[in-house]
Amino acid sequence: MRDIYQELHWRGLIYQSTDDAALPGWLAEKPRTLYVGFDPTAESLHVGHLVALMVLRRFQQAGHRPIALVGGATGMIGDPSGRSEERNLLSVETLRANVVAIEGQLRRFLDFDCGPRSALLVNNYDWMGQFGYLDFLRDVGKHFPINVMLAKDSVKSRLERPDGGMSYTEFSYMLLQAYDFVYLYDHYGCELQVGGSDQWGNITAGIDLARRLRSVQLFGMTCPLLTKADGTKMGKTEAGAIWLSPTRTSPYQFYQYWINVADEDVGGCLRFFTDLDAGQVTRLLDEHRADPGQRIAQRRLATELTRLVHGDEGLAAAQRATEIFFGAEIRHWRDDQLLAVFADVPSRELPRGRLDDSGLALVDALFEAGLAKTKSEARRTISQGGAYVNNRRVDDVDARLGPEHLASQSVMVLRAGKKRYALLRFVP
RNA sequence: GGGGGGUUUCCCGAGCGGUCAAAGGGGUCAGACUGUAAAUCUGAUGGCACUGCCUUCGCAGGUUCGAAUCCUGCACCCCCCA
Repeated sequence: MRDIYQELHWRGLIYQSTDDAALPGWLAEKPRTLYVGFDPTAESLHVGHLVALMVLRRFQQAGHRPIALVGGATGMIGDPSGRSEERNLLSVETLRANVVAIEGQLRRFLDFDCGPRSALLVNNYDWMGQFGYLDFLRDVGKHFPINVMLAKDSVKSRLERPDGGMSYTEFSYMLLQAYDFVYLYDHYGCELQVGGSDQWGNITAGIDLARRLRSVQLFGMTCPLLTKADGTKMGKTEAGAIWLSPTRTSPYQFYQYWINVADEDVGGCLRFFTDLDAGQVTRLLDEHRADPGQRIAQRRLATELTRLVHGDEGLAAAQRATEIFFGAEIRHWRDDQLLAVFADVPSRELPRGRLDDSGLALVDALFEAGLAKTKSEARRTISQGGAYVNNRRVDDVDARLGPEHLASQSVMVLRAGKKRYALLRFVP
């Protein structure tokens, strides 16, 4: 059994714990069972969830038993933690679909078949679903002093807002999560809960409840929020969150996100998100500093993470796409290869006939493909040297395109500027 | 209720009878440089059938050969006095 505490510590993954002094020894003593909860607020987890997920994974690798909890019940309520406004409730059907999707994603990170430390996947709806309201108030609610609840950051910060306020429903959230912890202790001997730093209040609520109901001392630990050097959140782009689901964030986009991580942030990311050990990370960063242009560290980060999240095929597709997006002329491809690589790129179908006779004006092609909002803009792009057909620059404003410009049987790859791509598919 | 100021192209903001598709800045787009970074530099930036034509300067009319610019009415905004 590896020293998980030491491991998490050097990786910078411990933000707060309920007992810094006792925890290392307690973990070293014997395999423990711990859990992390994920509420099904969307059909996919995103990079923000990745930190806790990786922690869970590391615990398992170190010989402990992880439980991934999907919040089928808590997701119905909505966690107020870290939120400035009341959540909208999700429909039951949406939740059910989200639970299934998220369970599938969790399976990639944990080993569910490795003997006593095999991971468990649980859904708190299974025990909360039939818990009667009166019973819950008597058995659980009775142990929550309102004054303590009101003092929690998640509640206090909301109530202090001028436009603030919070429904009774959200206020009750912490009771549910607290009870989860007790339930998992009862049924699986789970004694440690891990979560993001915004989960501290909910975690300690569970520890308090366990002390009152079972007279046991459970443990809690939170992970830091990984922020970028520029102060913004890691895992967000202007376009939104980076998701783990390939349908929401393609493997290529996912890979690119990590390739583009700033130099200042790449070390932290390697520690947080990869299994590389301290020596490997140090060596990689040294290498990177020697020749930053190579982006050695970012490449490694992107490779490791994309493989973990999207598998070998996903990684291969992302790398293939990367070569092409930043590579030379595209010709002699097959439709299916091209469409796979450019899966993220907007495409438009046009009748094959447009290529006949005098062909299709490049101006019109850029316009039809959506790379220019007007034909004037298309003309401008071309005359300024920003238009490319199959990655080959065309600067003749009057250029016309014929069948010889197809990159594959029916596809033409257009580009405006450095990286705005669009496909035109010529169909009968 | 009385007096004054304003409404300009994606945004801010100049223009106050022709040389105005309208200065300047921001943003955006392209190019160069570069590490698929940051910064910087250059160019472009109403539309189209693009050496020309059409549409824009709160809205509707009017004066004039000609209006974003002058006049009338309307709408909205701001300030001062009551």
